[in-house]
Amino acid sequence: MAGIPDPLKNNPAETKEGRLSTLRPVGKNRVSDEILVQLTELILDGVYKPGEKLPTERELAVRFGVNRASLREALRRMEVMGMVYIRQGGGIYVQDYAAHAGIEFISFLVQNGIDLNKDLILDMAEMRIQVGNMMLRMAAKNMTEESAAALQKAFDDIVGAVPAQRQNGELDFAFYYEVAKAAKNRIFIFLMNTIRDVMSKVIGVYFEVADNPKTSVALYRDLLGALQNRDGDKAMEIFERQARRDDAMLAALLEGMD
Amino acid sequence: MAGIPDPLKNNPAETKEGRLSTLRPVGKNRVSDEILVQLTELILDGVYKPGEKLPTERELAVRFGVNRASLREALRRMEVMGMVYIRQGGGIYVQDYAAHAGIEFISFLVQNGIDLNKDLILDMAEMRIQVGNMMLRMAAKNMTEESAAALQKAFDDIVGAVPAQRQNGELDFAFYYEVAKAAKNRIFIFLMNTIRDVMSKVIGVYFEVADNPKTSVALYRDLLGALQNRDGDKAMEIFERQARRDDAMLAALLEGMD
DNA sequence: TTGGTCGATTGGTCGTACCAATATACCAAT
DNA sequence: ATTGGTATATTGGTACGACCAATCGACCAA
Repeated sequence: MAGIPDPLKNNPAETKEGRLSTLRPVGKNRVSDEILVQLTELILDGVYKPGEKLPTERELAVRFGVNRASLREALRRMEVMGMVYIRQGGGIYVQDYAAHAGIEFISFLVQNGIDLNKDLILDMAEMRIQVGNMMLRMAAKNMTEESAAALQKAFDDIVGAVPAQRQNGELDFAFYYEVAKAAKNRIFIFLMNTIRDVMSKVIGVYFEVADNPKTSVALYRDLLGALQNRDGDKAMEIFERQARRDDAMLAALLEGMD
Repeated sequence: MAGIPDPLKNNPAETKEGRLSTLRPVGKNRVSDEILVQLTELILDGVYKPGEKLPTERELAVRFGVNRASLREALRRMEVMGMVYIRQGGGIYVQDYAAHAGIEFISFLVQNGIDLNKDLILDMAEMRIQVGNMMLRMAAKNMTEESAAALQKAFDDIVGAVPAQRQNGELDFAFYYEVAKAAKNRIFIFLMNTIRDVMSKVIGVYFEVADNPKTSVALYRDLLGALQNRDGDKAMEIFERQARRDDAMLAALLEGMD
């Protein structure tokens, strides 16, 4: 027997999540999540335009059939992402997300399958390459002996790890973390976090292949060598070659989307 | 203009701005804001370490002397920023923000005067230059006739604007927005939003000078010219020279901080 | 040891009442 | 007619208190 129509209750089978995702953590049972997604879609679809006033909290709660507290939790998150601004006594106003949203907004969209399209993903992939190159260039330039030693250690950890330890990508992250530290700019690590979230959420296989142990150990070895020689151009070349190979595969996987 | 007696009339698009003071912004009306800041500081200070379990919502609410709903609103925001993760029935766990927080986390820190230090700000300033260069390079490379026309129009709008129209930086933003579009990568605009937020929140004067009409009109003119010639190197050179000049002033202003 | 049960714990949701900032309509003074 | 203040309605902010639902943990049975 098929699912019983259950009004007001979120239907698990109905949740719109990544269609091309291999597997994803089951979840998303919170009411505020659903509200967040729905309101976002309404804004992206132009139902509510920038500068426009949204209905009151009480009205929105009634319309969505949820409690006001749950609605407010969704609004808080929208506020953080720069989609609305709220003034006590005033009301809820739609912000121009293009002018106020941060890059984490993309992460949110992708994670919830909102406005998911090929171009956006490929844009992020390209951004990954550009940011990676930037980081490598600065790392080569600002590398110190301490950084070189830390990088070497991160690499050794990768080499000496058994497959199970490589699974979660923790060691890979540790390597990039050291590169970011070598670049002497603490912003990189946060930037990479968001980019990584987006890419891994879009397709699990992407990083399954990109972080293939055989491939990546050689990659890290070459990167480490270039960085130890302070050869930023070489490091960028190595990284970009591998990254573009990954992206070609990604583009193939995305073929026929939209 | 002498010290403004705090009009406190908040601009719809902008919330409470930090004025020139680099201290904590006033006007933090919401309880959840205060909770958010306090909890964040506790985590950054190592009172609660990554992986550690926080007290229950009910207990936290009692300890902070607030209602549970308010506490939850703060937790939602921390969740968005990647500082905690929450499981129904399980509890609230501290995440390793270095591994999970996005760049907007920096924005949050700066806006609330948390862990505010010179290096972090200068890191962001450097990031602004690097991202700007990246964007200009790609814009020059991927420029189309349509993009060139749109850029020209954005520039004309700046030239033809009266000072009042330049005040809010809307036209400046429009120019950069066109550059981002010319780069044919929609991620740029979101990245620039966060960077801009951080820089402008840190010191209002920074952009007051950086976006000085006299300076910036010439700057935009030169940038436009370089881009129209598809000369990315030239565009980067122009941008970086001006940006480093701004940053020198910024560094001077930050002198003696920490 | 394994697997299940059941009660306690803890986050998730709800309803309601009231507070505080803002918006609006209105009136009085100039 | 304009200005400026005031009363009232609107609307977001906060608080209790109750109950639901997922998880944890101790215990028991096969």
